[in-house]
Amino acid sequence: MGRSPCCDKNGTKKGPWTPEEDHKLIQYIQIHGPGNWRTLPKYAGLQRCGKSCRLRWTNYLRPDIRRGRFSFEEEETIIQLHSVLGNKWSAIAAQLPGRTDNEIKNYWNTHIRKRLLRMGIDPVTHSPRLDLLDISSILSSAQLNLSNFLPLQTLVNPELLRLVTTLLASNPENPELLLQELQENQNFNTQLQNQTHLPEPNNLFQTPDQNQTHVLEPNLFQTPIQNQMQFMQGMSMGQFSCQNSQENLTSSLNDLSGNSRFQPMKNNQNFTFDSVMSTSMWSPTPLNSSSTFINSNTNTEGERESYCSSMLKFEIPESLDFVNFM
DNA sequence: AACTAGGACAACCGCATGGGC
DNA sequence: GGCCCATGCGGTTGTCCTAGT
Repeated sequence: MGRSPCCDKNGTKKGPWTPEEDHKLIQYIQIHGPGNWRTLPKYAGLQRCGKSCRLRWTNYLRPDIRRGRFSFEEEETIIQLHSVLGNKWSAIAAQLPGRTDNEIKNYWNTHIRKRLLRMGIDPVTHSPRLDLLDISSILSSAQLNLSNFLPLQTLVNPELLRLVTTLLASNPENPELLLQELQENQNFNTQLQNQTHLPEPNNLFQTPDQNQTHVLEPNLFQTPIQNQMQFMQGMSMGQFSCQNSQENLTSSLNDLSGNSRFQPMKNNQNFTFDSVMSTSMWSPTPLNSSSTFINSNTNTEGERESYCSSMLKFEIPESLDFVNFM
């Protein structure tokens, strides 16, 4: 025996809801509660199936729904969560009070996804699409100054950085040869696509003081998509130049080894995934104190696109259990 | 002014899941 | 354990609106 349809197809109305229907549904639920969705339409005097009523209520009429444009913080949260959870819209929505899974899904498909594609980032894998990246134009137009790579030390794929530095060390005067070798590296793209989403836990918490929680520089804990957004923008802006490459590389590495990357943080509690998300531990703050934080309500698509590529900082308590987190 | 293309979002469809019997 | 049902979920479609021609 086949499964019965969720509602009687005959006589049920489909399509956009009218204000009168909305009013009936709201009034009924305010008095009786949703109860059984299947029987609700009959008692509420609606020519709709229960499923349609439930969707209308949960996605549109519910009083706690937050309508209007997504804030920058919400958008950042969506991107971060999507990099971890994928298309688990309900799970993502659970971390965004007042937003529905349907709304988030629509926003992702119509705004975020397209923007990522424009920036050369695969919205599914959150990895850069090197097939769309014109490396030759970047290298030929840019001057390569490796000191500018310093902030990218852990921000880009380590394999990429290793490859570039190795090639530059052997060919510092000949970017064209570098380009050629880059293009000949058949494994590079595959390695990048296989990039894991978080650094190895052992590397995450190698701090000078294991008794403290820490504010980490963003490159350590940016999600891949943020790393790659930043990298792609740097590349597209010709940010990397090629002068005194070896000296700058040497001094950069010296700087790197001598710098403490951590600052103490005040609170020191146990965290779960939920608590981290619900307390906005992942919400971005500008790395540079002189940075201008974009107003959540007034920023434009362009500003968002630009800001998504800027430095971000995440406060990660060392007590966060990344095994459970994942 | 009329038409068209594309964007944005609401709504639908079908499958999955979990609980009760 | 199997069936039925209600609900949840994610992908897809439909509709409306607006900008461009």
